[in-house]
Amino acid sequence: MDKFPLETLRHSAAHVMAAAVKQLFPDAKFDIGPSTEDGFYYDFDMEHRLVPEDLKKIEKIMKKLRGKKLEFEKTEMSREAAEEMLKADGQCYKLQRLADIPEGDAITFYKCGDFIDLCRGPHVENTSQIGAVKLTSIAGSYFKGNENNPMLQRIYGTCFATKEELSAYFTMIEEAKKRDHRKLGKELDLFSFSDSVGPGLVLWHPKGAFIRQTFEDFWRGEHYKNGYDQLYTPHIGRSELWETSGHLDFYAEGMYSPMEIDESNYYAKPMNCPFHIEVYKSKLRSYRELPLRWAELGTVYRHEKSGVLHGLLRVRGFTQDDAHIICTPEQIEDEITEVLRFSLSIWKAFGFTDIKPYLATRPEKAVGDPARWELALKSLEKAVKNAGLECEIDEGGGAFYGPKIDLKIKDAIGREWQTTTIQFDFNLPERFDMTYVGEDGQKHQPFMVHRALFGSIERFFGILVEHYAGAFPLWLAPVQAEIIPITDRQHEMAQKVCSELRSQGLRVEIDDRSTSMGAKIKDARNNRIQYMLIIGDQELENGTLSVRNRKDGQLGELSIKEVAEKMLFEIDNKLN
RNA sequence: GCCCACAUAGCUCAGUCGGUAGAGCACUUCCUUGGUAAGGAAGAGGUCACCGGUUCAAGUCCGGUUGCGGGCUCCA
Repeated sequence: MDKFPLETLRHSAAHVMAAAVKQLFPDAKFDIGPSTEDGFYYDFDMEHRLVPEDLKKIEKIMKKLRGKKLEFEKTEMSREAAEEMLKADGQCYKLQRLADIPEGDAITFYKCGDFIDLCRGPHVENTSQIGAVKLTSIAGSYFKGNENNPMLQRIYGTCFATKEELSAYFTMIEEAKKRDHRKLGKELDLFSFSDSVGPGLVLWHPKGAFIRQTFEDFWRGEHYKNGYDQLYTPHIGRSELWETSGHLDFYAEGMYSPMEIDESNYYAKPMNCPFHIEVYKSKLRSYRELPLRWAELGTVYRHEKSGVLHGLLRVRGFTQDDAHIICTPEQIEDEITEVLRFSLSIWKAFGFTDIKPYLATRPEKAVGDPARWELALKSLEKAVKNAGLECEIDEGGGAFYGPKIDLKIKDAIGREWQTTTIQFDFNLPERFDMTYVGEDGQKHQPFMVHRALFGSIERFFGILVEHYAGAFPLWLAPVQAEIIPITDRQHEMAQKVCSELRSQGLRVEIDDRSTSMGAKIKDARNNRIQYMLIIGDQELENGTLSVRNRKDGQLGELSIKEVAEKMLFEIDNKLN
């Protein structure tokens, strides 16, 4: 079954799909059909606008082609011959792809039935070997990913060696759908959006706000423990500030339009940095003060393009868990090591332990002294090493203003999310003329590092909902236990238990509706409430609680004291 | 911003050929007082996203707008 790598199966499947499309729509002009992380696609341009029913038709033809066991035949030809053939067929996109093939490289075609395609290969031997295939969706995509180019039609599909693997893939997709934070956000009444407020602007409902506040408190506490001070800065600032920072030159289309007040233009902030820099510049700084570590849960507004908004994962108003570290060259290595260690410890508290760093180095166009880039890069590499991690290096992938490390974390079902970022900045200290007085009495430019652990609170919250599938651990849960009296006779005791547990800081509610116990249990489960404390006549008599846990099921009769201890232990240790 | 699809009750959705609106859940009231995943009955709830067009008649057909979704692009 492993005769061919998955990429080969998928790429070959893309060819077979293209062949089927060609049969159905002879005027189709083809671009390319690569394999992807979970399948393949092929891009076409043609008169007909694809509709979902077309996928079924195409699949049907693919099945026939597969049954014919058509061989993939490779032919090499000269550039001229290739050009001539593609021209004759009107394949304008293929011609451009051909032109991109470097001089001297072999030009190969693969033929499969009536369909011949410019392609490097490799392929399976014949169409019967492409594995289990399913076409999944139709999308638009720009030729060569450039929005100035024509938009092509894309068909996505997926392909696995066996039917079992294919169906396991769809099971995974179903699981991801069940966890979708947009769906759970509605079901659990955590947050919403409103047309009247505007797209990408989040309304936090009481339960969502509670969870947010709880992890923000945790975040604040950990920052104080780890040597950070916290700032508050305004949401708007004068245009002069954004001219100095360069945002109005480089980032204007990402900013909300200015509002004019007293003949000045004010912009909503897309970033917090300039404000932190102004705090730095509020007085003359000495090397003795450094390092400075200033953190802020700073809410920023960015005019993200309408098509990119996505639940909480991509919004227009969001809160960065931002911090800036300002230090001397001698301090930089320790500082970076410490930031990375701190970040990993925070992720651990939420049950994320599979973490991978990506290091991005100096791009061709860059500002700042190369020697300082060198030192910065060294400190990033050292930090990764000190943390005992392996990192992938994106050569030249840094921003023009400095190198960076991004972390990708793996969630409960193995999906990766890009979160923490640690970025050097050689641009803003220069633009704002940030200095400190060194031991030598001379002015020096400090190192400045931006870092965000969660990235955006909104995005992190969305990831968290999906990671936990809405079942938040006890320390984050807005309601930690539901008291369920079976009849009215237990209401008085329920009240007593409730106030006793609340006095110990536990978040407890009573379900005193006059409905069946079964219905109350069902609702508590649907609301992902971890503890159900059931009181009937028997418990009333014994002064106990019948305890049921979301994870472990029935735990039997416990005293109020035992329940409180058990819950408090779980909360204190942040058990996930 | 671009391509494609979608928008009906708080939620999930049905609505045939164009003939004036439906279900389940949730909600309110009443009955029911129960033992670990839905007790029963009744009631209320809609400018069918918005604007315009075609038609005797539009939830349904056509055009536009907004929003949402799958992608592309973007994320100095």
